[in-house]
Amino acid sequence: MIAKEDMYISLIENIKELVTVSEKDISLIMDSFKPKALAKKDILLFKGDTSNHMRFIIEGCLRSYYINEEGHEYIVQFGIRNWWINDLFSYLTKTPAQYFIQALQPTTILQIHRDDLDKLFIQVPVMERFFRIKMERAYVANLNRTVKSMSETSESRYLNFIKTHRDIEQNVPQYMVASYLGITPEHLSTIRKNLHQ
Amino acid sequence: MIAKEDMYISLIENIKELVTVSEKDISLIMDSFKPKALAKKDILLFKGDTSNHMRFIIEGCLRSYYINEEGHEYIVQFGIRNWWINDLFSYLTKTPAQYFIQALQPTTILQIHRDDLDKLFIQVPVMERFFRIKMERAYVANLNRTVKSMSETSESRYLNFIKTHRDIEQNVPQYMVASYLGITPEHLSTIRKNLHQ
DNA sequence: CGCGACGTTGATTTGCCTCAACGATTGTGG
DNA sequence: CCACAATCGTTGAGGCAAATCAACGTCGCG
Repeated sequence: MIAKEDMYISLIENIKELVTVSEKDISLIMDSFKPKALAKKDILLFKGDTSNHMRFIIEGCLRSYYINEEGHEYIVQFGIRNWWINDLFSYLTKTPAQYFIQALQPTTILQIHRDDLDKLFIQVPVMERFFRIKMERAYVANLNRTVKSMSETSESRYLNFIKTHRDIEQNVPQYMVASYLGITPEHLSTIRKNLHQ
Repeated sequence: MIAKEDMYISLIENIKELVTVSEKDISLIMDSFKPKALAKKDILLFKGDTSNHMRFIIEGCLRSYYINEEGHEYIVQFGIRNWWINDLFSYLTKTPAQYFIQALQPTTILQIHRDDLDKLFIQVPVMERFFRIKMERAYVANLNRTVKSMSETSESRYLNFIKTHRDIEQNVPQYMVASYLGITPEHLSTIRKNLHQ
């Protein structure tokens, strides 16, 4: 459980990492973002619904995932403390979401409605820059994921994942790590066996 | 060959698709972007060099690609008329590029140096919004590529590629399409054979 | 003309999936 | 608080999609 007054600190810190905001800006930002608590397994966004909020994770763990026609699940993204998570295509185009977003642990988020964010962009123009930089980084990170998934073995992708995302690995079952890496749980299991000599 | 006075039209049109700019803004933009011509096979950016420009394609065709330790090539992105292309990570962090960018056809681009773009963001603040929206769309498109590469067969990815990118397919050799799709040229060849009954 | 770049074909190999079975752990209702 | 069920990870057998390797035909260009 996080005290309400503490909750906004990590959001403001996250913004201050990239842009400079005044005290006035901060209070406008705080007024725009609303907290939401989720229990483990709660679905934050259903496929088919429209995503109307940008979401910042205060505490807990979430996943976004895709289910294809055959019913197979593919994990698109994990999110933990201080990450942003969304079905961005749905949010931007106001179309039905392609992905589910689900809490994997008890989770607290701060979210802002699209209408309020549009207002905020006018009141605090530097937020436009903040999201541009966030988008740039997200794009670069994902492009890197694409290239690595083409050029590296599944074993080295797994090793890289546990090296750079130990905090996520500790919060999600192994079969979800496999899904994120694009392999089956059985295959990840044999990879791990081989690694332990 | 494109007349100098015509060259900027497509850039301005590209910007106007997303944001509103005044005549004054337009002339500031035009002053900031410099043309560059490339012959087929010219390398625009070498791995190891730092990317210092944002680049907009007027005419022609380019690819960015990655070479791993074993010497295998992986195509990260194609670019044709009216697309932006860059090694964004290198540009943003001023670090050595991970990718090559090469012309696959005689190509003309307009490019703006980082310093000039930073100035332009101050003179024409709406350009900040322009690039935020571009980044959002690039991120969404690439995330979609990631998910599709996990959840679809190589045949359906190929069919989708030729359906949505026929303009690219006509400008690049088949083995580069295979590389972009994450399969071998031989395998793409057998996919095509099977499709032709 | 001759060479290099490109696409195709087939034989063989391999990385990973599918399917099935089985412990170990966790969680839950009686 | 225990018993049973569900969840999760592991193991192994068998199969398939795609890679590797090698050879060959064709085309365009210097």
